[in-house]
Amino acid sequence: MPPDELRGPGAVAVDDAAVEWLARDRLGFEHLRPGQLRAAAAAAAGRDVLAVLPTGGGKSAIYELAGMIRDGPTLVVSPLIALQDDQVAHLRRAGLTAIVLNSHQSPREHAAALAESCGPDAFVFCAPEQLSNAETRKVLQRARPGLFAVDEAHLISQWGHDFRSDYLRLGAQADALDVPVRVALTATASPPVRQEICRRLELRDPEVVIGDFDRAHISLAARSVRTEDEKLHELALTVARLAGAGIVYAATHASAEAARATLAAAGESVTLYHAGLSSRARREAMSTFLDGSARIVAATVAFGMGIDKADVRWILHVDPPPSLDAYYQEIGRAGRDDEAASAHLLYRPEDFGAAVHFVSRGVSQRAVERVATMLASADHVPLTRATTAALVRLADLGAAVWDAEGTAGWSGTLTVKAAVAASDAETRRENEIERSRLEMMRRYAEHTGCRRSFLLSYFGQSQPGYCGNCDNDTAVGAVTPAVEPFAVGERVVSDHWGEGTVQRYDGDQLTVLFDDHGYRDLLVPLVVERSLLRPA
DNA sequence: CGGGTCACCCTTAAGGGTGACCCGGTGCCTTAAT
Repeated sequence: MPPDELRGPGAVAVDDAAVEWLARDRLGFEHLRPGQLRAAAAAAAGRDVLAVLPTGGGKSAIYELAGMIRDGPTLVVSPLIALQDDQVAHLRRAGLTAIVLNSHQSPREHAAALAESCGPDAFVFCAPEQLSNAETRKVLQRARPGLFAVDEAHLISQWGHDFRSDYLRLGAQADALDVPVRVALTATASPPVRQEICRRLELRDPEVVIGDFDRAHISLAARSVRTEDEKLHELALTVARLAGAGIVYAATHASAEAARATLAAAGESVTLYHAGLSSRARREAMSTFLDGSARIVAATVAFGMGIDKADVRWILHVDPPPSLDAYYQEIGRAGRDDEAASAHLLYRPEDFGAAVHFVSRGVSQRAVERVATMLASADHVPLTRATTAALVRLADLGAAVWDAEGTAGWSGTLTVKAAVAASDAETRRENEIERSRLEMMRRYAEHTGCRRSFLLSYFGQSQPGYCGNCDNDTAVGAVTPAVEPFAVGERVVSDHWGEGTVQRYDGDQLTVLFDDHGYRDLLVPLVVERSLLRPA
């Protein structure tokens, strides 16, 4: 069936076979996975979609297929300019119109690209910041886009709050552009992150597609050391035993450099990558790792997204990331070729204390107060880096409202003082939740049972309890608790913590994710004896 | 939260101890100066 017959605003029913035909004939995908097909068909039929697909590539197939079928241009929000170039190349190879909008273009190039983006079949890639430009938004709105896709959508939660706050405004931007269908795509999102994506993008009754999180061919191990010296010693010993290409992840520039120096002294070919290096040094580090002339790269989180190397054999962390979401994402860069790979974590107990710095979320209270005062006295508040996060916070609290122009006004439902107090409470709530996420990372590190089952249950996937491919499973089997008073996934209420969802059992411990307080561990015997929880 | 740095303290006057202070990760974009 030719694609043209699929078109039209009334295309509510979209035939799976037609989507598969497009995938094979136009894009060269021999087989679509069931999740990809379901997500693409739903978006093509006009439904919002959240797709969390950890394994295999092909998330791009979802917006590519839906975009081809839907009327009007497709807008794809993509975090890094370096990624956009690859995404465009894929579509152009398929003979489709794909363009980018970014600051690397001269004003003339930008204007030309913007004009071209109005074509009904165009795929337009840009970072969220581009949409904050009113002129750009106006042109795109006139082009009547048919699909708004957000790639790497977990960044809404990961970056929006304190780093690139334009990520928090994507829902409002999609409103302003009047795009009928929204698609959020990511490889990694635990249940609370999924919720935040849906809320921030204002997805309406989305089709939610969750893939299989298990990557059974990646072995898991963690080891505690007492000092930094011991850690570096252990690093050299471990790496000497590991074959093939690997990434050493560190939390800071200094820690990455120390890892590089240790491995170099041990005779390894190792390069260094972090955002403190010149762009030339970064390019060289990247290419020596990709072409294999350096076996190892020691890096911070700057090294990651869009790394196209299928045969990374191992990932070794010398510092714990601030959450299991981040950890899972980073170890997922190993074994893309589905051959055996391994993930190793080296940590000192006090590393988790230092990591608190990376999780405290910061909408500055001072900025909130300043912006609230300006709004309340009807002053114009420019949308800058400093004000955006504060405006989003005030809008979240109901103290401010966005208008159609994408600017904010004072709602009058709260006083400035009340809004500032509410914002302060919200910051404390967020920080409590972030700390509990870090606490789950620590629990993973110190876990004595099956690490895979711990990791999988964190992502809401039922666990076998024993994987046989993690360090702990070689010694002991999992102990099933005699009593499980609530099912995993069940909603419960506690007088102390409010409502939450049961996450997992581990021996006689029960982990609940409370909506307002994050992850909490409870002892099953106490829960039973004192009726600490009841069904919600 | 924890580490590194630095001023300042003591004193078998050269070097070690102490406490205050600061810093730590991701990348868009714009604009000004070469």
